[in-house]
Amino acid sequence: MSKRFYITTAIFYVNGQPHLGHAYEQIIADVIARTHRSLGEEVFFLTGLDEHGQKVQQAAVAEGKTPQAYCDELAASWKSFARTLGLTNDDFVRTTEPRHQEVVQAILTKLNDAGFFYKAIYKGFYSLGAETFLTEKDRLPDGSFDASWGKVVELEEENYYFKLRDQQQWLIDYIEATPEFIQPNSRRNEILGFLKNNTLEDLCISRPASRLNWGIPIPFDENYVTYVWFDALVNYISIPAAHGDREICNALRSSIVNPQSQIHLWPADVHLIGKDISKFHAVYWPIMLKAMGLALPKQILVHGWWLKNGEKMSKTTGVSVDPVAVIQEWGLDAFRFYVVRELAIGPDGNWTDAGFQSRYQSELANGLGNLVNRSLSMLKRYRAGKIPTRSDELAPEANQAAQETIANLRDNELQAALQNIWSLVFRANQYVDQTAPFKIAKDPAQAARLDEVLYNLCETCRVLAVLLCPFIPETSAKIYAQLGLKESPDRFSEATWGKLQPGHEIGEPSALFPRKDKAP
RNA sequence: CGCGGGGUGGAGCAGCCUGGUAGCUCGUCAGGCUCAUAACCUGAAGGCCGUGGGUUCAAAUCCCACCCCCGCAACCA
Repeated sequence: MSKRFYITTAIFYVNGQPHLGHAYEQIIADVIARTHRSLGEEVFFLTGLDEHGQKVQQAAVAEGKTPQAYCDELAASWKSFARTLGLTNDDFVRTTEPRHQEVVQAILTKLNDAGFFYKAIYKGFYSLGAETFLTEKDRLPDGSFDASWGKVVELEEENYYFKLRDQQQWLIDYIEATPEFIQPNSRRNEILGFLKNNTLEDLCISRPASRLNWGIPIPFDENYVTYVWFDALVNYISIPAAHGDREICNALRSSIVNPQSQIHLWPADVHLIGKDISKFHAVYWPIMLKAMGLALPKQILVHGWWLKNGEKMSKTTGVSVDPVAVIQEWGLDAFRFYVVRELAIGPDGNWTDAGFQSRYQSELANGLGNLVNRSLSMLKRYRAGKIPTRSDELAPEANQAAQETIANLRDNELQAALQNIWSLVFRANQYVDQTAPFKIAKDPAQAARLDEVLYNLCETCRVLAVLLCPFIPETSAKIYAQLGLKESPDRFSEATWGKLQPGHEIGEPSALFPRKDKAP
């Protein structure tokens, strides 16, 4: 069984409704997943939910529900959200599922047997709200703690710890030797700086069940449950294990092997995450994997955050963008297009309604939509919708755009890939102007020339549909339908020039992205 | 001495890793076209790429210093 391209998003903490940030991460992952399918690879795209931890427990209690019932309700809403975004995820993990829990416990057992854990007493100030111990740095000059921490109590607690002391140097060496491991470079530098200038403290991997029981029980000590981050990170391998990934099942020497399946996923090709959780993924997760005897993921790809009108989005201040509302008003593809086109993977971005509308109007409606519409309309009008003899006048430029687009996609340069595609849109619009088919059409003597021009335009539209498929699949399908093609545009091998057959009859042109009157 | 991000024509951004005529979308001005969603195309104006040094034949891009803006309680990608 050949290795599949395996991409994950972070699993989202289930104590709220999905927002722009989640949509952004999932759409980027979906574009990358679709890209690799278009490249002809087998793909496995995983997203899901992190459902354990104190905040979930507290939120459930506050609503008078059991934690499980609380999670079940929200999980339904998150799964629905994934469908709204048009995600092509192959599975959806929930950390409360037995298939996940048994892998977490298998890992804990293995690492404990191998001596990676020790038990120790920790005494300190604990914030109930933040679910974290506070340090001296968090202390105000008068010895108290900021009110924002909520109630702070002094706690003495015995817990299990993961020894990290001896793990620091190999990780530094690995990150330095493997530039693509953490991307973009600014994040890689940040992690390296952190590792070089700090001594890692051992990671506490348990919580006393007496204080928090909404978690996965520690298999070798019934008085404890697993710390949520240890639990959550494991999702990246628990789901492959559930699907029968041999490397993982063998490493864990457990009974979780699924003999029916031999899917080969690990190591992950891309863990896509937000910048706030890079330390967990770039420091703790590699150390956990090495301890288990598993390969490290090939890349941790870190994206930035969206602001709205320059302000940080926040539940409390109400600054937010509702993806579902935008999709309802403008369409799914317009939304997918904007978040990928506007922002490179890495920096923070700024959402403005005006910017969104501007890109919709200029790039989608006036650029792409109008090109397809005018091209097919002319074929319909001048040639009764029949594709003429093949002509290769725009072939070099179309092929070049395709090559550049695919090269950028392979490097996860999604924004640059869209720019490559739009350079072809522009070229085709320019070609209409230069060749003026609407003038030639009036002169019967130039019928052959008109045939050439129309073929080049229609074939360019077809190539564009193929290249756009990972980004805006609904639109790609519409273009193919308007071209009267039964095939699917979801293979880059179809981006080769000259696939439109002479004599083929196209369907009905219609506006892909209707213009919207600007609000007064 | 905190950490991180950023400062590129009027607005929003890309380029910086792998130095070599400064690019994209919008906006402005002039012209062309009429197939098309009043869409499209051409040309022009507008930048000493935050400041000052340095390296180099050559720096937005590499190095040093400085200035300014933003984030660093929680929710949270």
